[in-house]
Amino acid sequence: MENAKLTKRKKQAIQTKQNIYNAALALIQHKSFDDVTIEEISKKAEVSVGSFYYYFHSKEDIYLSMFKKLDEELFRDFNPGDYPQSGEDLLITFFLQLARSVSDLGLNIIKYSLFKEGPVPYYKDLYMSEALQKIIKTGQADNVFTSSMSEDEMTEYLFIIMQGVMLDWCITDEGYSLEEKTEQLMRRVVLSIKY
Amino acid sequence: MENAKLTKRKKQAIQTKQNIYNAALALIQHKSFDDVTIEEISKKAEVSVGSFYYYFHSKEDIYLSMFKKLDEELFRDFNPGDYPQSGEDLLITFFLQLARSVSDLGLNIIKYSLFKEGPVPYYKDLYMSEALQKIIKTGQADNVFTSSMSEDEMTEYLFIIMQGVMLDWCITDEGYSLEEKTEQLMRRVVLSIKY
Amino acid sequence: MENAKLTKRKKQAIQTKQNIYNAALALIQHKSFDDVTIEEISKKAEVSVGSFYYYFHSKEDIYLSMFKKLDEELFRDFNPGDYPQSGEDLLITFFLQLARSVSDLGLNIIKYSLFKEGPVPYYKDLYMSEALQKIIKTGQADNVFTSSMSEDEMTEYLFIIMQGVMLDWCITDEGYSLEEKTEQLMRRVVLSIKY
Amino acid sequence: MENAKLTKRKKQAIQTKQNIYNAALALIQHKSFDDVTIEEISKKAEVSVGSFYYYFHSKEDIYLSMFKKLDEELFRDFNPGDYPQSGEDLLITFFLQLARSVSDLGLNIIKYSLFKEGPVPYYKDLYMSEALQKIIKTGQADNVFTSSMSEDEMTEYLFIIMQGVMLDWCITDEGYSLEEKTEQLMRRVVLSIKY
DNA sequence: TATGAATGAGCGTTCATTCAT
DNA sequence: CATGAATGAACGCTCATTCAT
Repeated sequence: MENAKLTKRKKQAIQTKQNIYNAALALIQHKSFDDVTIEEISKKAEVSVGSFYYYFHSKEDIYLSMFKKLDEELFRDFNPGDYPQSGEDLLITFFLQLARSVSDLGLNIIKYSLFKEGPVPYYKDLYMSEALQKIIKTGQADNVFTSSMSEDEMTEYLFIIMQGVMLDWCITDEGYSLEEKTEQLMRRVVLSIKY
Repeated sequence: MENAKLTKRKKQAIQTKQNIYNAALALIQHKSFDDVTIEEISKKAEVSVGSFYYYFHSKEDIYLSMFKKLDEELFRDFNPGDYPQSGEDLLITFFLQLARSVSDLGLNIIKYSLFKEGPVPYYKDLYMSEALQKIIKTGQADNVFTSSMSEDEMTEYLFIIMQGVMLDWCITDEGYSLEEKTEQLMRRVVLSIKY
Repeated sequence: MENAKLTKRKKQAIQTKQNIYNAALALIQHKSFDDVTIEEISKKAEVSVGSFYYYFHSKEDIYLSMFKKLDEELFRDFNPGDYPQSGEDLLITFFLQLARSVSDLGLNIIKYSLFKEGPVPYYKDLYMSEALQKIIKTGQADNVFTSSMSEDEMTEYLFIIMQGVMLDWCITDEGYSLEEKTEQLMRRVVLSIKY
Repeated sequence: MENAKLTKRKKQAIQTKQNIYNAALALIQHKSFDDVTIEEISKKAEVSVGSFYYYFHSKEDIYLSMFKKLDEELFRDFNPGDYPQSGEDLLITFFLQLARSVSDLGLNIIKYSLFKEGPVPYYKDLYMSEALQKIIKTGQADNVFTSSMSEDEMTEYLFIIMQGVMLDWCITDEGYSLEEKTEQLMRRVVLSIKY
């Protein structure tokens, strides 16, 4: 019934916020987040600067939104059982999915997220982290992955490496397919955690 | 005899440049390179802003100095034969040395280096890259490392992962010993490239 | 009804821009445009530096505004038929009008305009140029001016000389009445283009 | 006997000053005087900045040197009797010579000279002014030029116009031959001062 | 909700000039 | 005569944020 209650005004507000969000997202494809100004975003979204600040507390705020949205949309409902594969293949699938969405989001938001001063949502607090842990847990239970590392350790281990891959992709300015490179490297890495 | 000819003035000049360099280095320990201003550096070095620019062409210039100095000092004359170990142990030694100097230099210069727009000395152009390649070559020749990857591929593979480690250390704001983590992770990674 | 709709805020904004403009104009009376700083202008206009840049894109921008305003206001709607005189007298009237407004604007803006590097609105692109050409055309048609020069040539010829007059006035630092000198010289110059 | 007395040192000093002068002259061909720095001049002359200031009191100083040198070399010893022509043709010759040397000197020094704040050597104080006056005097005596203007007035009149020509040539960035334009315009102007 | 005018601290860089050596 | 290290005030411009309307 809640939806029904949405007044026209309320709907408009949601749309406006979405417009701002989309404008920011679009702009960030082509330049670093630091180089995108509020004015620019507002202009592209066809709203005033004041409106921007009505919907987002600060520049930081919209960045956080982007980052978390990525995480939530992709991994909040991640459930290993939903996938046909398991073990190594599921792991690769997971990282490919991550690679794909990072590709879509563009490197700039990732760049920024990785190197912000101040409170950055660290991967350990993200849904994706939880998802990865589930895969590992299952893998270890099935004796596919070694048990010489704890779940936590292995999660961290893999994330650190995945970050290295994304970083390299960023530095080389998207010079190659992130997905391909991810698959190639991760296949190799898996060798080090096999049972 | 040339060194003997260094006049007092010339010596003073060298000292001044060094002072500026040191001041910059010290400041960068505590905040990001972007947040360090020329005025700040100059004040700490007890010289004028003009002097800063007399010795360094730009802000970019002093950053490049720092970065290249690290690379040159550590790895220009790197020769696997100089070390008692070989194969896996030498590899670990190499990365530990890198970790140690990165720790010394501070994370901020690394942060900045990893994410500069524009011409960044990418690891492939660095002495350290050359050094690593030598280790791998020798290791492959000795049948310690697998030959299912080329030298180049393996160098890239390892660097990407090492960057992941450094990045994690940066993000968590030096929350642990980079050296320990490096050893721990790299020992594991080696499993994936063993013969 | 649109004008009536000007809110108080909008009016205030227009006033602010005008204040900045006036402040710049006032300052430029006493020193060269290069020597007038944005801070100075802003202070005199009792606004912040940011406001200056809100209304004018750059220092160049406000200069262009001044220059074009002069040209537009005086000569956009210039029509020889509007004046009782013709031929020589109209020509003199034209140059006197130019001299008068240049006097008003002050020599510094003229100085600057004459010697800017980069895109300067050259007199050939100005309304005043068009106006002069009309006078000449009419004069030639009436056999008042010689036809041994084309319209274009004569326009250029006269403008070059007029520029010489303004330049002299600038160099001697407004040491005499520009209008008087203009009349005196131009009366003489006319002898060289008579029929 | 004085020349014989010139010690080697003295000679060297003169040479050094000349080198600096030449360096400045060369640099000014390609950019405005304001954009030429003392350091640049010194480097090109292969002397130290300190040496520059030993030979020239200031940046202003070397500019004045250039300007006066032009005037002195060309017109100090100007004597109408040395030329075969007279009247109108001599006048044209005079302006052509001026145009030629201005062309050689480059527009930048002219630009700067015309628009300096502060003490500029005004044409009335220059040898070239004297030279022109002689031409006019003779021309008037020979009833070639009108006597309805005084010598002084006519000198000023012609100089003002000539300045206009140079100015136009500067503004259009040397877009045409100064000499050709000078001849063309001055031939026309002469019509206005004929007897 | 929405606007957009207004803020102002802050930054990297330049360069003529000085002066101890 | 010659050097070149050192100075430091000055400038144009940016932009996240605020707040009266």
